[in-house]
Amino acid sequence: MNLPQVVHDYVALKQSMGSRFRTEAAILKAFCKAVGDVAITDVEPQQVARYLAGSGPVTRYWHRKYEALTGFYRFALGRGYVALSPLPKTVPQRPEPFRPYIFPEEELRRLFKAAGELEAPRMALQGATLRPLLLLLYGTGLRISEALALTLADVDLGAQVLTIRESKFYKTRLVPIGPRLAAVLRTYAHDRHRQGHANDPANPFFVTRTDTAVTRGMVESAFVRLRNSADIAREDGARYQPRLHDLRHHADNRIMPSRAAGDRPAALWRCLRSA
DNA sequence: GGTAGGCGACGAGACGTGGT
DNA sequence: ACCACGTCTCGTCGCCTACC
Repeated sequence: MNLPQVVHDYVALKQSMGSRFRTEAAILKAFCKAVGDVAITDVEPQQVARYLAGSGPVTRYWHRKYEALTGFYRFALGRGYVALSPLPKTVPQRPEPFRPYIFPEEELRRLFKAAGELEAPRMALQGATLRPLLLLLYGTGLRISEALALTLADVDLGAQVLTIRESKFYKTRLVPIGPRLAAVLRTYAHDRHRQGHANDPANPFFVTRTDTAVTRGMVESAFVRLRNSADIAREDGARYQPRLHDLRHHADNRIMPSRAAGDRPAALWRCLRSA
């Protein structure tokens, strides 16, 4: 039995049991690519160690790969495809948790200002959409995928509640928003209606100028442009420049990251007043 | 309470495509 | 040629849960 075939069977089994298993499937595919189309019995411990080591320092990804391979070899051992696991016996300690970037108030002010001014005829995503979207991310701590998945029906501006459906861990939750963020979203909803965008409750809340759903790619590339035009950069040697996802974390919610709901009052509205 | 296993979502970059 | 955007891949983060 060759390695890719066993991987295929394992992934199919896990997915048939209800796991999405997307990342694991990708890791196992990369493992196959690194080792080659060989018999599973021919995979050497050194090849596994090389794949796990990758390039660069040990990050959480080392463990991610190790966990994916552990499950895979448990399957292979159980089915009798191999007699021994080639995985290393010693596992490095988990590295320090990643530290998100906390945007200083002044940078937030520049960021939201730049967002409102973003206008390029060839860009599907308009500044008038991007600004309320970023304010929503910052104000509620939503994930970008959650914000983009919001439909008109999910945004209840009267009750000031958002319905986040089937997000991480297949859960649906309600997110209250404060009156000021609600006002921002109400203005956007009003403009959206005035511009003649489709108003079916199942339509996305955030739309492009051509009435299509805003994608993650559009927001991320726009965010990079904003970051550059607002002159925001990390110079502390961190692996990443400030990320879209960092808007979820800020000084007001260091104690309970990603759990604060509503208006994230102080910094946000100070920024809004001055932007 | 701390740690590790498990897994969904996100970040970033490469690359291809289509419009201007 | 250039730009916006979609897709793919590798790498990473964060949360839940089980176990010690």
